[in-house]
Amino acid sequence: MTDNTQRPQDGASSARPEDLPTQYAPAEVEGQLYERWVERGYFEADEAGGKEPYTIVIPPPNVTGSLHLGHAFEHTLIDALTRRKRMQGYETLWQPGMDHAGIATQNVVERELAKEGKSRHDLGREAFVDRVWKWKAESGGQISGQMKRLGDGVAWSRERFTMDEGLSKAVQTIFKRLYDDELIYRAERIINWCPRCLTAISDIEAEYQDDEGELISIRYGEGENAIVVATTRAETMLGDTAVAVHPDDERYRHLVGTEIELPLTGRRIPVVADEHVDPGFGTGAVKVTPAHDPNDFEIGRRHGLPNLAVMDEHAVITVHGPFQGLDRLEARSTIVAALRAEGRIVAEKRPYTHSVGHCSRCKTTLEPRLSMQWWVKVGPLAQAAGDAVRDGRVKIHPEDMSKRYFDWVDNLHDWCISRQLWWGHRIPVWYGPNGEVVCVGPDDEPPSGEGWRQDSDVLDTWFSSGLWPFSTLGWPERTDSLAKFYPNSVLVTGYDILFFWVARMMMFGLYAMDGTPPFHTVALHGMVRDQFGKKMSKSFGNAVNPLDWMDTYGSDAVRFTLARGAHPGVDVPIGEDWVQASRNFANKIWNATRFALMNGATVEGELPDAERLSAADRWILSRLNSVVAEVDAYYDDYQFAKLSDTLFHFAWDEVFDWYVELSKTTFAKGGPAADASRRVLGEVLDVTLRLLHPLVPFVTEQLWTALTGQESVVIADWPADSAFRDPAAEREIETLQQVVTEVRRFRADQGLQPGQKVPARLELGGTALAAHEDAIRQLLRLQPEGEGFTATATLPVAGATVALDLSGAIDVEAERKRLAKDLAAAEKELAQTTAKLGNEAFLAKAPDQVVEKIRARQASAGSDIERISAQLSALPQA
RNA sequence: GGGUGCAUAGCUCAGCGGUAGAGCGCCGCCCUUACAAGGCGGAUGUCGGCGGUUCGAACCCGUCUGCACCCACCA
Repeated sequence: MTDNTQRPQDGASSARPEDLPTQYAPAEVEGQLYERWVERGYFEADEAGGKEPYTIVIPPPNVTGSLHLGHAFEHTLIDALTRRKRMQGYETLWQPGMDHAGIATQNVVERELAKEGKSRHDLGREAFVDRVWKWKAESGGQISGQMKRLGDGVAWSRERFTMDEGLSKAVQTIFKRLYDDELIYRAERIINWCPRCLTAISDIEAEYQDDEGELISIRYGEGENAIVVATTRAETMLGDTAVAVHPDDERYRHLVGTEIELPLTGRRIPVVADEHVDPGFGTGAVKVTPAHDPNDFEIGRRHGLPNLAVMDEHAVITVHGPFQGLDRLEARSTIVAALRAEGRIVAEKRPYTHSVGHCSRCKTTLEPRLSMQWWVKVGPLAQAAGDAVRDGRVKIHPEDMSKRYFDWVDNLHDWCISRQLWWGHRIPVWYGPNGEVVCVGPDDEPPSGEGWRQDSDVLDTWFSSGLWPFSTLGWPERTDSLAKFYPNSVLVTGYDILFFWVARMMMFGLYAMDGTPPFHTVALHGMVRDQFGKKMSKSFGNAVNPLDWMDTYGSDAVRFTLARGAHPGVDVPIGEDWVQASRNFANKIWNATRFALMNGATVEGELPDAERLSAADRWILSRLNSVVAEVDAYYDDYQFAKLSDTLFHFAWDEVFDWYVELSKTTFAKGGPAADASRRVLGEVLDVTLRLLHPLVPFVTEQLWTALTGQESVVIADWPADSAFRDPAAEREIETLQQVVTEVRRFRADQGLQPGQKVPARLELGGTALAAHEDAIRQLLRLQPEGEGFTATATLPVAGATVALDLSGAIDVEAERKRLAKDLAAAEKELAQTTAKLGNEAFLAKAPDQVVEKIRARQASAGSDIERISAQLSALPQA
């Protein structure tokens, strides 16, 4: 090892390898390593640099609290991608930041206030917003801390917040531009109103679920003119301004155009004919409440009906009379009772399940409400957003998710962007004393003079996050960062916000950046679930704070577990057992490297030429190169689960197990072969640690710096596939593995203890195994033959023969059982392959390769049967 | 009402046309001088049901059943 003054101050490098603890203790070193990375500026991105850019923006976490396992999952994937690209020599930017999360954060802070017995109105707008900023400072700090613990390699100096000055400017700029382009307008429509949050919300913030309701039939009008209507929301009848029937419905044709009496109100309302009515449903007659139902609103518009609002923002009845002041549920039962008293209920109410909208933030039943709001006209924007994916400029991964995307952008209603909240970007519009409306951009002065006031609403939180890929880079200024890092390379996010966020970024990105989409690829991941596949939620009690697991098992273990479950677009169940398994893997890496260091593995000097290497050396190098190629391919396809699994098995099974075990024999013998092998072991570990680094950055950093004496694996080169392959060596070692495994099985069946030495004679002549006798003896604990050797068991495997002297202690029955089982398997194999090869259709149609494979299997089954039969008959009689 | 996805070992899931796999769990033997957070060996599945295509199906097609999720303005 070379001297290295920058070496981390941890156990891995300050002690001699043999003094290292035998267990990896992540908690002691992860924090220090992270600090060092940040101090050295590894994660910062230089817009002036000449390297090719690679950009990913963080899906900005809401400042509502702390990160959950889902964030840890997403961050693991993004961090792995960016770390690899950084090692590949890209100018890498992982853009950090957070989202003010309008309604969500306001609700959280309001709940805090409620604990003090206060409402936001007690504080007033300004003081309340101050209070939210305070909350943001705390919560944001917590989130940053969690990200550091996770090892997120973000460019901290560039951290942004959706409400900071620059981003607010971006919001105002695009608002003004859209307004001037007539893509933003103000209109009175039926919106989803949350009577608890007291704000409008957009269509996708409404969560529909089946609620049990009661369908009640009410008779409107009298005698000949009576019409029975059915409703689940009797309270809205106070606002009815018509009854609608289908134009072709014979039953009601005579009534169309007449007026009938609306019970309880003394009002008379017209009967109108409208195509929307389904004559087959219920009585075929619908009460029409334009001010409280989106369909009725449309009917009303078609027939010029008045919009009569009967509930206020709290969903409390406002019309004068006995029901005034009742909230909607009280009103419902009271009104039904009143109707019954008048004999208006014609059929008993019956249970009825129907889909009802709920507020996605507080679950309150939404009240459709007529209201003046700001809207984005999405038609042209959505068209462009759809086209960018359709024509391949943006790829959605996995691809079948793009279908969902199209379904949405192609059937989009206008987007209600105003919210009656206090926390958020205030709408940059002023109203004058004479009804003037002025939209003001960031560079304009707001109108002055008497009677001007700013719109009191704020914007939907997704309005600002839709600008994230470019607002974080300085837009609307034409900054160098924007030029360098836009468009982003990939967007990594959950499929659950494909509509909320991805589609909005697409629309705004294309619009603001002159038709350049915000990113080349959208890589969608699934949701983290518990070990039984259940959704994690705080109320259900199965939510996990990633910090807890990181404290216990280390960040690497949590990260590796998450990466290992990351099949594209698929939910990932995760339990503590999984994390333990990953922790064990980290520990294995630790100890394997410790072994290597103790045995003088080195990265110094050139790798010896292939001719000077043993078969084992050539085998592992050959495998290593294959794995580099595999891992690269998986990375490029966002197959994190597969690349993690590939690395897990390669590292553990092939390097740490077989290769390390084989190298023990070589090291014991010493000489040039041992020197060569030390260099190869160093090489293999060096490359393996670099391959693993993006997934498990901490343990690899410690070990790699100790092994190589270099500054940091963070800035090391990503391994190149050197194209060296040695199929012959691979076959040779596979054969060795076969022999060793077979004899081990025999030993185990014979009840021999693993450490027990057994005299043996090996006949390896003529096979490629001849050179491996020492290794085989070592791996199988076989002694030299010695005096009086008697072969009591002879095992022919893969062309070689291993004869063991069990001093007559052989368990004949166990051996007979074992062989009988093998024989049965071989016979079955022979029967199957023979049948197949006797099938002419198969021979005619199957590819040659397949036929060859079957022939080979048949042949080996045949020789196995011969061999096993011989062994069986050679067994002593019981 | 539409749409999508999933049903494979005890659990959670890979595999997606040519001998059924992983992790965890389970059984047995071992503290073998890197690692017991380890080593070695082992057991376990009519790949949801029924049809079809194919020389060959866990894999393709149809259908049924059961579960998820998304979308939708039927009172």
